[in-house]
Amino acid sequence: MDKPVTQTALHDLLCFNIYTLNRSFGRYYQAAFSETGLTYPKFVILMALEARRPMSVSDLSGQVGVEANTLSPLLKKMAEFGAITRARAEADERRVDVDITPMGQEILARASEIIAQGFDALQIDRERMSEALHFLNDARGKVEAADPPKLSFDGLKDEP
Amino acid sequence: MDKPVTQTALHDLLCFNIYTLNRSFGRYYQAAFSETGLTYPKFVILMALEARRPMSVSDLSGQVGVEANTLSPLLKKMAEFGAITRARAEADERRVDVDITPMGQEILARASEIIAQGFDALQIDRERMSEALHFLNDARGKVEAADPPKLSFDGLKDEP
DNA sequence: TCAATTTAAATCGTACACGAAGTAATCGAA
DNA sequence: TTCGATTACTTCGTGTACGATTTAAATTGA
Repeated sequence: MDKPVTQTALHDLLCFNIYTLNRSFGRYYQAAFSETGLTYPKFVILMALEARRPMSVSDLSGQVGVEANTLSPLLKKMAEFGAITRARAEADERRVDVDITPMGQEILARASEIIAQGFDALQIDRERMSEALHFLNDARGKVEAADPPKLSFDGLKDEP
Repeated sequence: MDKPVTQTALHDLLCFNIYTLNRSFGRYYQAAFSETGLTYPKFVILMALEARRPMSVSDLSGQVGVEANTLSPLLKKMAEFGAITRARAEADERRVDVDITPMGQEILARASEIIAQGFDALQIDRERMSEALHFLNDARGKVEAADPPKLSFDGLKDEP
């Protein structure tokens, strides 16, 4: 008695398409930035800081959607390089205020130009992209709000 | 003399939305799979193998869009666990044929069910998703085919 | 034929990214 | 007050993911 299986192919899964495209972008930016020490995550951090500054680590975490423990070592390296500054907030010593430096702004400006230039070359339809962005944002909200069902391997070897 | 800057916000960038949503999915699946040893990349590998088997490491690499050097250690662990098998191809000793085991199929079946169930709960509009998937696929093709402009930091400190 | 190239995997070094645990500062209720 | 939460950040361990390099096997061309 075969159960009717709806064979969902990898290509029909939203998560897989996202997973795949994300790494395509990753390789693309790695190639674009390879000569400099810049990486895509660092670029994103600079973008976020340019828009609102200074910001605490947790604010930044919220803006870029990356956990604070991932940011910490990244910010440390960026500060050593001179692209940002980090300073304990006076009002609340637990906080660390992060800000972009002129050098960071210069890096960001050049990177943004490259990105914009590269994006133009892709010839992506603005209208369709706009729709897609809305959809992706909706999806993100839902995924983040969701309580995922839990997988278990109970009785994997021998079904009762 | 300010140059007219088209302030592109992070949220308008396709790459950023993808980057962000990808990690939302990552956390989602990590929560869903945490009790088992399964991870999202491993799940994807099992999916790909179920669809076509056996496959060489490089075929698999093409199917899942992950470099072979990333797959190698992953496949090794999965084989040790018993979810897949690896064997040198007789016809061409350079190749390693990877195949899913009955245990791997059982794991995949359970994971697929969880995924489908979780996806249903998200209440995502199928029509919009279908359009988005087409767009994302187009975009991926373009990104992969593109020759990224190269960033450089020449004269970062002192402009000529 | 057999050396020179090409190809398939694996190994190596580096960079995110996460959850869990740790530390220090602030808050809050008794 | 004051001491037990709570909060902000950091540290730690593990798991992808990549490019570059290495190793071994096949292919090719002189």
